[in-house]
Amino acid sequence: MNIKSIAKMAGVSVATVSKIINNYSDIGEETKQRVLKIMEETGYKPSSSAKTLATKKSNLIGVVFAGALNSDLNHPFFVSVINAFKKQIGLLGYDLLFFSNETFFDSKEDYWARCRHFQVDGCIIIAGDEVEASVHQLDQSDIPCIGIDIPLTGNNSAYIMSDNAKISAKVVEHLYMNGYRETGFLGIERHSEVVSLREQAFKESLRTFGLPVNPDWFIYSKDFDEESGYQAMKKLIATGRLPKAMFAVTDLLAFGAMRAMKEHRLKIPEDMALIGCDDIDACQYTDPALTTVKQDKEKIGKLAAIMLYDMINKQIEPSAILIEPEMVVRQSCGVR
Amino acid sequence: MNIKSIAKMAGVSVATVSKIINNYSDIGEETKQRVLKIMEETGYKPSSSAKTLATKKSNLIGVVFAGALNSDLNHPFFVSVINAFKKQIGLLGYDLLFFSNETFFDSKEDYWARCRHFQVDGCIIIAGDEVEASVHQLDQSDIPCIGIDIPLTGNNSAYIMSDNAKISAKVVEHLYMNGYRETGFLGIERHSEVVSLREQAFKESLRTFGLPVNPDWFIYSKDFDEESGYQAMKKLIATGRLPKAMFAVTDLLAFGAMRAMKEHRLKIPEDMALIGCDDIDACQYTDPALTTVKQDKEKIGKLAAIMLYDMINKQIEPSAILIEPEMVVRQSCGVR
DNA sequence: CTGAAAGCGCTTACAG
DNA sequence: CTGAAAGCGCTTACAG
Repeated sequence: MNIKSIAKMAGVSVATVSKIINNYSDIGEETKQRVLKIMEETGYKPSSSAKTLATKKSNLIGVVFAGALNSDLNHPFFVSVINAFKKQIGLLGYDLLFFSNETFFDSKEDYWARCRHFQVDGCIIIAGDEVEASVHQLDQSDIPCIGIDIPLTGNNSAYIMSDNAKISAKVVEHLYMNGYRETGFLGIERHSEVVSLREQAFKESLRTFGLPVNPDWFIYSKDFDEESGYQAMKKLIATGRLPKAMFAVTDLLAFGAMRAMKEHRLKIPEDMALIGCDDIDACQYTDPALTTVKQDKEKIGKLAAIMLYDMINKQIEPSAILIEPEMVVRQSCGVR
Repeated sequence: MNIKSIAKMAGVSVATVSKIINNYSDIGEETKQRVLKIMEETGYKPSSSAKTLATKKSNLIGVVFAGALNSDLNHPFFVSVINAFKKQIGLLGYDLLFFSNETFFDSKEDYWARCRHFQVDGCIIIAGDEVEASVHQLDQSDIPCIGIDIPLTGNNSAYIMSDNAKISAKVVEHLYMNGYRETGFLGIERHSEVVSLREQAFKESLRTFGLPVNPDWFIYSKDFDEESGYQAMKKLIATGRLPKAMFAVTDLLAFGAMRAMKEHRLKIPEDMALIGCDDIDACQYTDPALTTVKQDKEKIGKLAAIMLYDMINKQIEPSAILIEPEMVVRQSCGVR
C-alpha cells in the first residue's frame, strides 16, 4: 500500500494525496475528505524512509549515552530525565532513536556519522564521565544538540544541568541552620566533572558561613558504588575523630556510609547526620530515610525537549541553563 | 556526500560502490581498496532512509511499552531488561526506536501502523497491565515480535517471562524449610496477570506443603505503590492475628509493609518475616535488607534479543520461554 | 569483475 | 484547486 495506490483509488494525483497527508490548505474540501476516507479504510500509513529521503527530515531524535562511566539506562537519574524528555518530545511529534553503543560499522562510536546515517533532526546527549572524543565532534557539527550534565560548546548546541554549586550551598545552609558546625565531605577519587563542581562549591560555602574546612573530614571513595562509600566511611570512623555531619556527593555513597555507621553503632543523625545527593527512589526506604538534594529530573527532561525543538526549528539561540536543586529533608539529617 | 559522488571520485559506477558497502565478494581487490579509502577520507556514510526505501529493511527494532499500568522507563525491572536487550541487539547490528506514546497521527497508539511507517524489522513489546487492543493487532501482524511478560500468540511472535509459578513455589519452600508455618500474602486489588499467577501458585504451594491457607492473611493493597502496601499492612496488623511470615508480590509493597511493621514495633524477621519479589536495587538498602525473588533481567533481555534476531532471520519458530527465578536471601527472612 | 537503468515511495517547484 | 515530472540516495537483477 503506497501513495500511488491511494491516488489511483481516489482518482487523483499522488501530488494531491501528498498535500493532503501534509495538511496543505489549498486542497478542495471534498477531494480531501474522499482521500482521507480511503486512507482510513485501507489503513495506509506513509513510509517514513521515503519521506525522510525526500525531505531530509526524519522526525527522529538521536539519544546518545556518552561517557564510559555513569551513563547507561541503569542510571536512575538519567532514566528519569529521558523518560520526561520522551514524553515531551513525543507531544512535539518526534520519536526516539537509541544508538546501541556496541558496534557500528568499523569506526567505534562515531556518533556524528550515525546521526547522518539516520538523518536525525537533533540529538540529546546524556553524559557521564570520561566522554569520548566523537561526542565533541557531534557537538561541533551542524546537528542541533542538547546536553544533559555536559557543557556543550557547538554553535548548534545547548545544555542543561543542575546547578551543582547551589546544591552544595543548600546543603551547607541546611547544616548551618540546624546547628551543625563540624561537617565532612564524601567524594570520589575518580575524576568527575559534576562531583568536582559540588566539592568546590561545598568548600566555598563552608567558608562563607565561617565553618571549618577540615581536610581530615574530606574523604574519597574509590568508585561510585555503595561498597566504595562503605569502605571510605569505615576508614574515617577508624580515625576516631568524626564530624557531626557528612555530605555524600551521591545517594549511593551515602547508603554505603550509612551501612558503615550502623555497623559501628553510630546513631544517625544523633551521632552523625548524613546527607546524600540526587534523591533516587531508594532514599525513602532506608532507615533512617536519607535527607538529600533533589535534582528536578522531570523539569530537566521536559525543558531539554522544548529547547531542542526550538533549536531544530531555529526559534532560539542555543544557551546554557542551570536548574535549581531542592533540599529534601528526611530523618538522616532533619530539622532540630 | 552521496554514493554518486563517491563513485565519481573513484571512477567507478554507483553499483560498484554499493556492492563494496554491502561487502559483495565479486569486486576486484584494488577497486575495493581504492573506493574504501575514498569513503574513509570523505567520511561518507550511506543514508539509512535510502537504503531502507530500497530494501524494505531498516535495521531498527521498535520498542513498545504497552499497557496503561506499570510499563514505563521508570519501572526498574523493565529498564534493566531493555538495557540488556539493547546491548545484545546492538551487537547484532540493530538500533532501537522508542515510540513515544504520546501522540501519533490521529489514531491513538496504532503500533502496527507505526511499525509499518518506520519499517522496523521487529518489535519488542514490554507489557504492564491493561494492555491496549492495538498491541494485539501488532502481535497478529507479520512483524516479528518478542513479548516480555505478555503472552503473545501471533504466528510471528514469541515471548519470555519469569516463571511466576516457580517464584511462589520457591518462596513457600524457603519459608517451609526455615520453619515458618503461618504465612500470609500481600497482593494487589487491581487486576494484573503476573500477580494473579503468583497468587494462584502461592496457594497451591502452601497446600502442597500442607500449610494452612488462611484467608485472613491474604490481604490486598489498592495499588502498586509503597503507600498502598503500607496501608494494607496496617489493616492486617490492626486485626491482631498475625502470621509469622508474609510474602509481598512486589518489593515496593514489601517496603510499605516493612514501614507499617516498624511503626508497630514488630521486629523483622523475629516477629514476622517478610519476602518481596523482583529484587529491585533498593532491597539491599532497607533495614533489614529485604529477602526477595530475583528475576534474571540480564538473561531475559539478552535472550529476547537473540530470539528476536532469529525470528527476523527466520531461523527459529516462535515459542514461549519461562525464566527460572532465584531466591535472594537477606535479613528480612533469613536462614534460621 | 563492472556498469546502465529501473525502482523503492515520497515531496516539491512549476504549470495550468 | 490539481497534476506531471524530476529528484531524494540507495539496491538489484541483468547484460556484458
